[in-house]
Amino acid sequence: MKTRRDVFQAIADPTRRAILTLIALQSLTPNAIADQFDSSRQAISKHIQILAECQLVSQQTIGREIYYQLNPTKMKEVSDWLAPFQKLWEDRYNRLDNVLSNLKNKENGKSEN
Amino acid sequence: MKTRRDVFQAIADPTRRAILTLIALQSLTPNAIADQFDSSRQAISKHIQILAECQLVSQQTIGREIYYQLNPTKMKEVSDWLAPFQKLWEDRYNRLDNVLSNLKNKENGKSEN
DNA sequence: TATTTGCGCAACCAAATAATTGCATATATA
DNA sequence: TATATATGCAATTATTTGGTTGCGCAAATA
Repeated sequence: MKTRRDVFQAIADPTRRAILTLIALQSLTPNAIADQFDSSRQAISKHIQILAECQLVSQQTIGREIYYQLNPTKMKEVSDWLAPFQKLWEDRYNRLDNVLSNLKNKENGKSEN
Repeated sequence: MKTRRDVFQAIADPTRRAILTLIALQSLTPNAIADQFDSSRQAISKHIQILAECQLVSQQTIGREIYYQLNPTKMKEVSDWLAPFQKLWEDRYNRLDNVLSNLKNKENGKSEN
């Protein structure tokens, strides 16, 4: 198994994103989490495992219950990857348009489709 | 095909993230993009298609070449999802710890594993 | 102690994904 | 016009994924 288990792959699934949102408010057990979804306990448990593997959640055992909590630090990794792009969507006059204009100028008079 | 094609799923793949980084600097053709990777042109082309499907990139045809450019606005969607979590990783005294402490207090004297 | 509950683990299955190969089409170029 | 180039599209395949079912174990409860 290669099992590329990184943060980006983990948050690709909508159920897992919902789980993260859910436990951001408070730590919950697998059963408590599963109650919030239509999926089975085992299905949710697998999602939690994936989140745990890439350290998006941590766990704390109390008796026979396991409370899963969000690890916000790991969430930050996604934000860090996005940061360089941020100025692009903030700046309406970004340079991407200019690059394309230049390319079109080079083609000037050749084809106009 | 169900084909859940959203931004989160699109950026889950490391090659696609690399493509986004690449074209953030300047618009490029599929061949120019493929040159930067070990993957075949078709493989890259498929990744570009996926990025285009969820509007992370837009295209502009010039002659027989197609220039793909980043659509930063769509990137922002990921950032928007992350925003609510931001204060959690910025605040070292976040309330998640408190929630867990409360749960442990309820269990006080019962089990201590 | 006997039973119920909470949970993880392993096997299995259908669907989705990533990549390859081959082909078609439109635009350049000789 | 004939050929080369840039690209998309379709079919195929191996791998990954998300989910189910069944089991076992430890902790709580009757």
